[in-house]
Amino acid sequence: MDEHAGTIARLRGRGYRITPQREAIVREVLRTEGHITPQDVARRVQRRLPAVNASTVYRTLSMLEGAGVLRHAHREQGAEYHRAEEASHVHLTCSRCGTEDDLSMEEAASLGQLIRRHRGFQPDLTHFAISGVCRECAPATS
Amino acid sequence: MDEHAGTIARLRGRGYRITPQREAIVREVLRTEGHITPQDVARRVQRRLPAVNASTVYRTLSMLEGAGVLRHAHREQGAEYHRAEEASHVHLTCSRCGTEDDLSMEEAASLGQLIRRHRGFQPDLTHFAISGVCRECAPATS
DNA sequence: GTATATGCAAAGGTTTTGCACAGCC
DNA sequence: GGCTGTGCAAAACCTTTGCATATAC
Repeated sequence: MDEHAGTIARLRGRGYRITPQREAIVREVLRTEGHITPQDVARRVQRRLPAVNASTVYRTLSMLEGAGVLRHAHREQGAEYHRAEEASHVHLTCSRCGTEDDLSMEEAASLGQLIRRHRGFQPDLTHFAISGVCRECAPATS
Repeated sequence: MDEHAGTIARLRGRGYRITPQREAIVREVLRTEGHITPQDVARRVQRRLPAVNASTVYRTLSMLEGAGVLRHAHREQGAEYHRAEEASHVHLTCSRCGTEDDLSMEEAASLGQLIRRHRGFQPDLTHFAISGVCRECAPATS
């Protein structure tokens, strides 16, 4: 009974059919720390199940997002998926060197409150990355 | 002497050649309040200059960003361009109804400081939109 | 006149879709 | 067995690129 079996059982219980492809995709994404592109999911899954088609990957990721298992976020390169429970940090991306850093939700909490005060808008700061320049790339260290 | 002539003169002064296509594209984007997709630029410009090719639009938008006239931002749909001076507010997009609201840079200033404290990361809060749920779509009004 | 910009066409990459077949329950 | 999921192939998009031609300066 591994750590992902629960998620799979839950999906089956909700009426989703668990095929070898789906199981492989679910495990691959759940195993991933942070985010992963649909293409990377396809590449990795195909290492074990070579026949898995890209369209199956897209359809499955979409299904998993609908089921609440995954979520997607937007970064400079495009969309990426991550575990739903991991929607717990804000992505910071340096526009110069590409380095990525995170902001914990604790640190981001007051940030969210600030926005929430603006006409009751409830932000999901995890959905879009925040672009900027990291300390190393900053023009003046002043 | 209209309001965009200055920008065009400045471009010419910097060695950029001002073709009818470029002028039409510049005017179209500068006239736009908020953001506009490359495709919309193409569609609108083609109303007056039907022969303008999409590749010219992409190349010109890219040139204009390099020249500091425009900037691009990322929203749910994809990339969009806006006037550089208008990079002065944060985009808030409701993930349910799609309504867009803005946060002035004054309101966002303390938000930026908060992030800046995190390892010296200097955020550009205008580059990515911030997703969330607006007051009207909020589940509970509590 | 010359360097630069454009149009065209083609390629590139990602994502979606229709349809017949396979396979989970 | 029936309905759902998959593979395949094609299409749909959006964006980029190479190259010959046109044109701004």
